[in-house]
Amino acid sequence: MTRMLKENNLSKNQQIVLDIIEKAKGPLKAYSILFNVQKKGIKAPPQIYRALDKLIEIGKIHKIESKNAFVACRSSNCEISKATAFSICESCEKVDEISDKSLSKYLSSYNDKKGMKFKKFNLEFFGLCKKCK
Amino acid sequence: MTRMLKENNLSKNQQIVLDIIEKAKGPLKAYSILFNVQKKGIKAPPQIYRALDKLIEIGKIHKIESKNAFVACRSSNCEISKATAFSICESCEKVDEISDKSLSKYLSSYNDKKGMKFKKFNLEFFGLCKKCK
DNA sequence: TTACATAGTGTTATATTATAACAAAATAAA
DNA sequence: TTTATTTTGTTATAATATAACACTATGTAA
Ligand SMILES: [Zn+2]
Ligand SMILES: [Zn+2]
Ligand SMILES: [Zn+2]
Ligand SMILES: [Zn+2]
Repeated sequence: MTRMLKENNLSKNQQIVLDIIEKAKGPLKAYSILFNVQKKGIKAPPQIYRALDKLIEIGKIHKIESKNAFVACRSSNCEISKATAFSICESCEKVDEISDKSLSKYLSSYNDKKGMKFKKFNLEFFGLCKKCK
Repeated sequence: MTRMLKENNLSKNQQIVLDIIEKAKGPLKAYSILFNVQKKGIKAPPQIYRALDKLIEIGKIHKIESKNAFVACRSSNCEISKATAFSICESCEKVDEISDKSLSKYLSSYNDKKGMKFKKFNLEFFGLCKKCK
């Protein structure tokens, strides 16, 4: 019997949340996601946060820590989010994921003076985007 | 008349909050600071958050975004916090500020491909500290 | 198939983090 | 002094996130 390969391993709630985040033009907050999916039967915060946690874990989305908001991963290298960098416009709140091999390489191989070996980093740049400056 | 130079321009609440953060061994959360200073007459969250905001603004402390917690600045170069980097142990929660001229220079002069000019960045590394690995 | 384990769901309640708004007091500058 | 600015104290509330528990769906292996 031919073995079915499961292409899409997302659950219903995970897919709903991912769809919304991917369609959004900017970072979304958990409760704004919640309000947007209440018509689809998702009624309570834990359902959103569980989906968000899973999507982060598998690298489909990232959390912008300085904004408590979530964006879809736009970088195909990002299977697991262990090396993330973002540019954030302080005026219009536009957020872009930075996919720069040399930056990522530089930081991934960075060793600090205290003998700590890093597994993961998150970098957030702030400034004004083209449109806002 | 000789002009008095004000050496220490912190207000009472700002100084109380800074003292606690500087004495702490690790990052402190806003409400844990609040509970610790209630004996000193500070009773409500806004008093803490205002002090924190001011201390961040003048570079005396930094916020660890991934932990919603605050640490004292240990880097004398950090008058204004526009270039911050931290190492965070995922096991014991130890946080160290990274003061590395070359890292800071590399990131401060980083230009992204979308024509955005950055004014500020925050970098958080995660891993296991010496003790925990 | 059955049995078992794992992952996901729905729900209620609550914990944690942060800000709005406004009047009063302290401090700095003119 | 007068005036402006900053800081404080206070109450209330907003925004973000998790605990706990019963239940359902799905995957794995005997
Ligand atoms: Zn990504
Ligand atoms: Zn902008
Ligand atoms: Zn610093
Ligand atoms: Zn450690």
